[in-house]
Amino acid sequence: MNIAQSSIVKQGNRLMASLADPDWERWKPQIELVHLKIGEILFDAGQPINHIYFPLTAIISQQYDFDDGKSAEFAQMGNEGMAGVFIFMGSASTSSKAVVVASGIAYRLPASWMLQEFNSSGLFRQLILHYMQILMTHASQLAVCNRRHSIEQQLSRTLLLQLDRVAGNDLSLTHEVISRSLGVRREGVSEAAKRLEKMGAIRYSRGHIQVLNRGALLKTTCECYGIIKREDLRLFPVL
Amino acid sequence: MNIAQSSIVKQGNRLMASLADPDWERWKPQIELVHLKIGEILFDAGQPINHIYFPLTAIISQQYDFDDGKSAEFAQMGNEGMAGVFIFMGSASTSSKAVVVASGIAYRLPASWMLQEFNSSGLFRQLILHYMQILMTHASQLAVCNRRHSIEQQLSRTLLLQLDRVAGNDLSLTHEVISRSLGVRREGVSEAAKRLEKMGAIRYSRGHIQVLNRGALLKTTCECYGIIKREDLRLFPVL
DNA sequence: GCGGCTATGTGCGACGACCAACGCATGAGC
DNA sequence: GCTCATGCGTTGGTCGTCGCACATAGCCGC
Repeated sequence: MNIAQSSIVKQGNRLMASLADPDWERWKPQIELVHLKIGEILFDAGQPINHIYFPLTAIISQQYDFDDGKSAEFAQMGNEGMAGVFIFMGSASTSSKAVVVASGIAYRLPASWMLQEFNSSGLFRQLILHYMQILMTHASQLAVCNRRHSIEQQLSRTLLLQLDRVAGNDLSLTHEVISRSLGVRREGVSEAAKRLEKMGAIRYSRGHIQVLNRGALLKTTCECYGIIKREDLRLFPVL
Repeated sequence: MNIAQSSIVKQGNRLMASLADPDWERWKPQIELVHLKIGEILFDAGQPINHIYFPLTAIISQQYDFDDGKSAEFAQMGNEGMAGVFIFMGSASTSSKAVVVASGIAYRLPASWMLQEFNSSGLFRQLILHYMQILMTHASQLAVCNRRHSIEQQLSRTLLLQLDRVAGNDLSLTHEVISRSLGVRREGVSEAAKRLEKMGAIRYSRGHIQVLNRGALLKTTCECYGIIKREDLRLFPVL
């Protein structure tokens, strides 16, 4: 066991924290601590998924790239979940990519080994199925949100969801990164951000966003944030 | 065994057709044949899911209702799949509703019984997991499609997906029903439909749409149709 | 402390979808 | 054969977002 592994604890990620102790002991030797840098692509569209990632401080976005170079996100994974859950559905790849939108650390495990665990441990399987439901809610809510809500509402939603994953009120995001997640123009994000700043909800500069008034964001955003959070808490009430 | 049950065959639904014979024999006594009428709500948001539906000729849409009375769809289920898959993810309900968008027949089974099957039969579980991946692809692709593509493109996509589920070229849909699925105004659908009619792709009148030129629809629609179909064929190659 | 890069600000025309309010036509039921 | 609900057509004005082009501002490295 090397230095990195000796410091591995399961509390940093909610899914891992929900594991039973015997399961966890079996996992530990398989775990690798990795640093993920913003912009890094963990698995690309059509490529095999070789590792499963459990973020601690990193945040990962599942996005689809359009033919014209634009992109849009349909799910985001932080310390409450994992990236690569698709392998359990029996497919080695997907038509979307997983890209890092917030630098930080994550644990990673071999996909093939995880698949064995999924098939042999009923408890872990139940955990994953719950998480699939959350992802499903996330994706479907984004589908309807994309249809009907303004950039300003969606920006607020994004900020709130990211805020829930970190300690403190500071986020490291550029308007550009957000625009690729939301699937809109960078200018659109800048304009919405300026309005949020004017109402005193946030302050930002060159890739850093500080949330000053979370309540104002809640008032601005659409019902979608609440729905995603409610489903999340319903399925993992213990966080 | 009553008359309805004696006529039950597994070929009418792709998921059922993929079952092993021993599984199927166990299923048969549980199956009930039901007629579903357009507009009928199979399970509403927040309500328990008591039955699982396997459509033969009916088509079911999974939709979310907004606070303002509007709605939007994130998945659709026909003879290639099932409605109610969420119970396997460990939740008795969802934040969305399942509504019939094409009248027809379906088989239905008790949710509790299905859950037992899921936990005891590895083969069936694998089937369901594959299907979850398809639904996931559907939902996520709709998320990004809603963001970037025109009503005309999305109408074409909807028509193509429905066409793949029925024999012949006739669909029974009003502009109103489509608009609730797409999450747009009825007038928007009418205008797009008129354009498709002018280019000779379809002909329609009072709740009936006849597809005259499938190729024209393929040219009009966005990449999303192809992506959904490709994923579908990849995971269920034998249809 | 000077380029050069990256992040954000700004303006403007174009377009698609919105909302509201009608008018018209078809066909099912009596 | 008439009625009336239903499905669709049309218009005009408004709003949000897009696309593009370019202007500034903070930060890094040399």
